[in-house]
Amino acid sequence: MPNIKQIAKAAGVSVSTVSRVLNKHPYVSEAKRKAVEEAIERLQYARNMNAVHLIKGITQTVAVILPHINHPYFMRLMEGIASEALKHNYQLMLCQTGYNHDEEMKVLEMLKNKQIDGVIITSRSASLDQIEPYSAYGPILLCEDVKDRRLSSVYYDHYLSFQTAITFLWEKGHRNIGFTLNRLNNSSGRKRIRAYYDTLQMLGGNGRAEWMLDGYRDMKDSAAIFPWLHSLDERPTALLITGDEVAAGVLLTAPQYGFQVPEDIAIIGFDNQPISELLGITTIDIQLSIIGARAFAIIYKQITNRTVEPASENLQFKLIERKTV
Amino acid sequence: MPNIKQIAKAAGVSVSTVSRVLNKHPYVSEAKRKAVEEAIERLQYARNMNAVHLIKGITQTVAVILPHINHPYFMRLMEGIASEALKHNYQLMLCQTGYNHDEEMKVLEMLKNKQIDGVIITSRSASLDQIEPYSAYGPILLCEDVKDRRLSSVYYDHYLSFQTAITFLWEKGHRNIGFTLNRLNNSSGRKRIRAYYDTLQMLGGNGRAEWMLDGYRDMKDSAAIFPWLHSLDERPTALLITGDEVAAGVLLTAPQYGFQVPEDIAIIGFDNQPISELLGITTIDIQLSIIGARAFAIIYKQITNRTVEPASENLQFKLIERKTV
DNA sequence: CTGTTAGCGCATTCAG
DNA sequence: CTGAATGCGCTAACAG
Repeated sequence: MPNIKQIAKAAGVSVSTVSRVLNKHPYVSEAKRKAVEEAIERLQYARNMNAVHLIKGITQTVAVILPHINHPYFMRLMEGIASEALKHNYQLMLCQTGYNHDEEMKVLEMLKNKQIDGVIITSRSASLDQIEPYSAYGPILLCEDVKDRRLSSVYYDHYLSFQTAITFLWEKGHRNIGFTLNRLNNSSGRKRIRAYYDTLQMLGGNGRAEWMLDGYRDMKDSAAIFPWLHSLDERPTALLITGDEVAAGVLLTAPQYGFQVPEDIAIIGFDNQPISELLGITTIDIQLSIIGARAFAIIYKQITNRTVEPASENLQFKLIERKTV
Repeated sequence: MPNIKQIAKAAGVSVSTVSRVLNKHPYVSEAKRKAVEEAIERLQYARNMNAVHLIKGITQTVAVILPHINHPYFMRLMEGIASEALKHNYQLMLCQTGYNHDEEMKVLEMLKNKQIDGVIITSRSASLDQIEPYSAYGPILLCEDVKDRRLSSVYYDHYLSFQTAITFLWEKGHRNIGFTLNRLNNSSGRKRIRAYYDTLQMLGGNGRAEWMLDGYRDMKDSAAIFPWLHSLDERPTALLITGDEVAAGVLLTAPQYGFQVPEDIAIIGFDNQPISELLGITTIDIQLSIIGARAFAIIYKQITNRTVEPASENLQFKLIERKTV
C-alpha cells in the first residue's frame, strides 16, 4: 500500500501537492494535477482515512445506541436516522447494547476517544447524570424529552399521546380502560402511567393498577393478554397497547379466546406500523422515521457548527381511527 | 484534551510507560502504574483511537451493507451479526445503501481506505467482479452462495429450499403452484425460478410464467395478490411466498376476497418470522439470526488470523408445517 | 523494568 | 501556484 509520499515521488511533486489534489483544493496547475491523478491510478493509491481522522479530529461517524434492532420500533427509528445520514455522507455505528449499562458507557467512551463525532441514544439504561458529562466530547441526542441538560432531544409527548388515546376511548363510551407498557423506555413508561391516572381522573373515571400490564413488546407477548383478562374480576372494555405488533397479536388471537374486537374488547395501538393498517387497528402514529431523521439532522448540524447548544424538538403524533375501537 | 505526552510529564514517566499501562502490558512497576493511572484520572485523559487505528492498521470495525433496515429479513440478519460482534468487542458500521450501486462501492472504498477491517454484504447490486478486487484490502463476506472467488459466504441453499417447498406442496396434492419473488436478491431469485421449473418438471408437473410474481416484499404488497388471482384463467391452488410478512398479508386479506386458506388457496411462507407462528403459517425456517452470527464469526476469524482464505458455509433450513397448506 | 526515538500517513502553515 | 517543515497522538523497537 503506497502512501502519499510515494505518490509524490512517482508524480514528481511534493506531498502537499498530492494532498491538495486529494482534497480538491484550487490552485493546483492542471499539469501537476494530471500527473498526480495518473500516479494515484497507476499505483492503486488509497488514502488512509485513519490518518485523516487523526489530523482533522473528526470521523464523519455517529453512533446509535439501541437495545435491540430486532424490533419494529427501533428499526423504523434507525431507518430514519440512516436515510438522513446518507444525505450528509455520514457513517453510522450501530451499537446494540441490550440495555446493558456497561455497553452504553463504552459507546460514550468512544465519543471521548474521538472514534465518533456524536451519539444518538434511542433508549437507555444509563442515567442522565452519567451521560451528560460526555457531552463535553461531542453532541449527544436522546429520543426522549430531556430538559435543562447539555443534551439534545427529539421526542413526542408520551403524556399527551396517552391522554389523547384515553380521552378517545372515553368518548367512545369506555370507562374501564387498561394498558400495556413495553419497558422499552422507563422514562416514557412513568409518564404514561401518570397520564393514565391523571386523564381518567380528569374525565371523572378511575385508573386501576391491576389494569396495567408490563413487559409487552413483541407480537407473541400478546399471548398472555387473554388469560390475564380471564383472571380479572372486573375487566377493562378497552386496551391501550403501546406497540402495534402486540395489538395485532391481541386482535388476531381474540377469536380463539371468544373475544370480539371491538365489541368485547376495544384496542388502540401505537406506532402506525404497516400491520395496523392492514388489520385496521386504530393507532397513534408517532412517525418514527421522522423522529429518526430529525435526530440525525440535529446532531449533524451540531457537529458541523461545533455548537454546544443543545436543541430540543417535540414532534407531532396523530390518532388514526380505524376499526378496533 | 491532554495527550499521552502530558500524562507522561504529569506522572513523571516516559510516554512509553504510559502507553504500556494503557495497553495493559506487563513489566511496569506497580508504583509507576499507579502514578500513571492517577494522572490519567486527574487530567481526564482519553486516548485518541484514531492514532491507534493509524498505527495498528485496524479499526475493530466491520461494515454491513444492506439495502434497507426496515425489513424483517435484514433486521434479523443484522441482529445476529450484532450479537456476535458484541461478543468480540467489535463495532458495526451500518450501511443502508438502498441497492444504490455507488453507495455499495463507497463502502468497499472504506475498506480500501482502512476505515473498516471487513465487509459483510447481505444483498447487493454491484457485481461480483466489481466486489472481488477489494478482497485485497480485507475480508468480504456475502450472504449468498459464492464459489471460486476470493470472497467468503454464508447462505442457505435457495434452490433446495424452493425444491423442498414445492415438493411439499405437490405431496399435499397441489398441481398448480405459483410463487412470489421479492427481488431482495437477484442471484437468489434466479435460483428460485430455476428450482421452480426443475422441480415441477421432475415431479411430472409444469411451472408457468404467469404464476410467478415479482416485487413482493412487504405486508402491504400482498394487496395485489387477489386481484391478480382473479385475473387468471387458470389459477394456482397453492402459493409459495418468499417472506412471511407477505404471506401474512395474503392470509389476512383472503376472506375479503372470498378465499379460504388453505381450502381455496394454500400458502407457504419463508423466514419463520414471529407473525407466521402467531398466524399458523406453514413456512421455511432459514434461521436468519444464525446466518448473521456465522457471517460475523467467520469474518472476525479472518481478520484476526489475517487469513486470505475465503470460507463458505451452507446453513440448514427446515420446513415448519402449520396450518396454511 | 524504563526512556529515547523513529515513524504510522496525512494536512497545513509558511515561505517562496 | 508549490514545496519544506511541523505535528496530529500514539506504539514499538531498541538500547539501556
